Amino acid sequence: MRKVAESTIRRLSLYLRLLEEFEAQGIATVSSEALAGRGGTTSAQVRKDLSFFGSFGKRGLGYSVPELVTELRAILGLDRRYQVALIGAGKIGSALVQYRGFRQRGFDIVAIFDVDPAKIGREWNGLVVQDSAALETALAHEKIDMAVLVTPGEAAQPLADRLVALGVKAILNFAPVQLTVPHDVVVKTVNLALELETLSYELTNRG
Amino acid sequence: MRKVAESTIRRLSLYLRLLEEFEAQGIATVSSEALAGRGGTTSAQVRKDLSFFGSFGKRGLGYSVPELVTELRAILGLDRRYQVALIGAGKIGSALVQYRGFRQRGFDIVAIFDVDPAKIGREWNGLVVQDSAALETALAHEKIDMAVLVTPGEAAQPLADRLVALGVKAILNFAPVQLTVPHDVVVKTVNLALELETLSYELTNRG
DNA sequence: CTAGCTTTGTGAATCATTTCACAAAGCCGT
DNA sequence: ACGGCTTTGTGAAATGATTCACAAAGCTAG
Ligand SMILES: NC(=O)c1ccc[n+]([C@@H]2O[C@H](COP(=O)([O-])OP(=O)(O)OC[C@H]3O[C@@H](n4cnc5c(N)ncnc54)[C@H](O)[C@@H]3O)[C@@H](O)[C@H]2O)c1
Ligand SMILES: NC(=O)c1ccc[n+]([C@@H]2O[C@H](COP(=O)([O-])OP(=O)(O)OC[C@H]3O[C@@H](n4cnc5c(N)ncnc54)[C@H](O)[C@@H]3O)[C@@H](O)[C@H]2O)c1
Repeated sequence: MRKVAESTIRRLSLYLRLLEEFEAQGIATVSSEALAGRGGTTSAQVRKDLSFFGSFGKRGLGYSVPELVTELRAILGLDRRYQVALIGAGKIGSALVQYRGFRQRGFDIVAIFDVDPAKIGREWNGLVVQDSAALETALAHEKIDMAVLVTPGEAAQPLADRLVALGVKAILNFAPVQLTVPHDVVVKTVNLALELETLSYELTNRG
Repeated sequence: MRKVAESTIRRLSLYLRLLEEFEAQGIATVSSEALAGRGGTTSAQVRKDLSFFGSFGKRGLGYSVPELVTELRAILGLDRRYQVALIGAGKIGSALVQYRGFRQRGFDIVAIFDVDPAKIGREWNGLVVQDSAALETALAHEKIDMAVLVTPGEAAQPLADRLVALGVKAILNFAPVQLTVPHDVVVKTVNLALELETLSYELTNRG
């Protein structure tokens, strides 16, 4: 099951959200057409995306909503929970810690770190902010699946190196830097300034 | 100059950030190889990306850092400032308003709106939070280039419709919904849960 | 049980993006 | 001023993603 495009995975994630809405509304089956309409693609795209992983529909009828939800959760690895460490108790970190959406979808923030003495020891959402100097000892006996990096740019790469050394295999990075990691570690960078800049480009070149 | 891939634009934005770092370090010229190395691509990709917009380098030498910075700013539409309205004075909104990076790159938040009476009238970073019911009157005489939507999902589409009616042509959306807008309006959605889910997929299918 | 209708699953075709590879240009040292 | 070295700019080739189009499958009504 190698080599599925990232764009496909992102759409599967989108379909899952739509399916969960349908499920909440008690809708039992859905066609690729209906999924596509709400998701901003075409029905052929939906079917092709799913076909990489199996055939989940019934011809003439469509897809069973609860069944497809289960399948997509399994494909995306969302049929388990993840232990997440947050590094950087700043403004963005604060918003993330308080956001319930993550826990709802299986991501539990279980540790928070910062260097700022004014922040270390404070309680955030039931967790004590720990000294990031003690990252290694604090995470020695806690299994961390993912780390979220929300520190200033210059701190991000050194922290990424330490997280990798600790065995963390997935990092979500908000610092506006390109992280270098071994190829068995996966990094996703969310670069908000870059998003604004693509808007800016579109505004000046279309519009 | 139609039809440049979005992936190209995103890389240009990345190159610009790297070039600004080089500029701060007093580096005068840079090769496509050097830009690629730090930006996670190949030198051929860098040259191809730039070639869509002109030829900015000197063969045998590379690119003048300050010159290319100027060119990229012009291409991306960053040689001007943008007036941005923030809709939703919540947790993410708070982080965005306090973030200096946006102002530094030419994006000025000039108005903030919310529905919550507890938030309306409060001062945020020198701006008074306004009632979003009065969006139309408040923005009647203020030219808004972009809106940032940081409300709950269910409020996002109605607000997008009102912003579009007000002539806003670019929206950065943080709500986990797919917005529908006329095709002369450009929307970028930042879906953090989706980023975590692509990490989750990679973890379960590689690693 | 059959005819008609609907919708899937998927090769083949199209369209888009990236990589290759090399001639053309410019610099530097002699 | 020339030869050697470096690096750009860009068609052509390769790779990757999306769209097309249709046979196969299943459901429903009669
Ligand atoms: N706030 C925003 O809206 C926004 C938008 C786009 C990008 N970003 C990026 O996100 C990152 C965080 O932004 P923020 O606004 O939350 O910044 P912030 O300054 O509020 O928070 C950063 C936190 O990281 C901590 N820190 C610094 N070095 C550390 C280390 N070595 N180990 C652990 N913690 C450390 C600081 O003490 C601080 O608490 C930055 O890279 C910023 O560029 C933020
Ligand atoms: N906080 C996070 O880390 C995070 C992460 C991912 C996604 N999001 C998404 O970002 C959005 C905002 O998240 P948040 O954590 O800041 O939520 P929040 O609840 O803290 O803030 C939302 C704000 O929007 C306001 N609001 C509601 N309806 C409005 C309307 N019609 N007009 C104007 N304002 C209105 C609310 O009063 C509130 O102040 C949500 O859609 C959320 O799903 C947040």
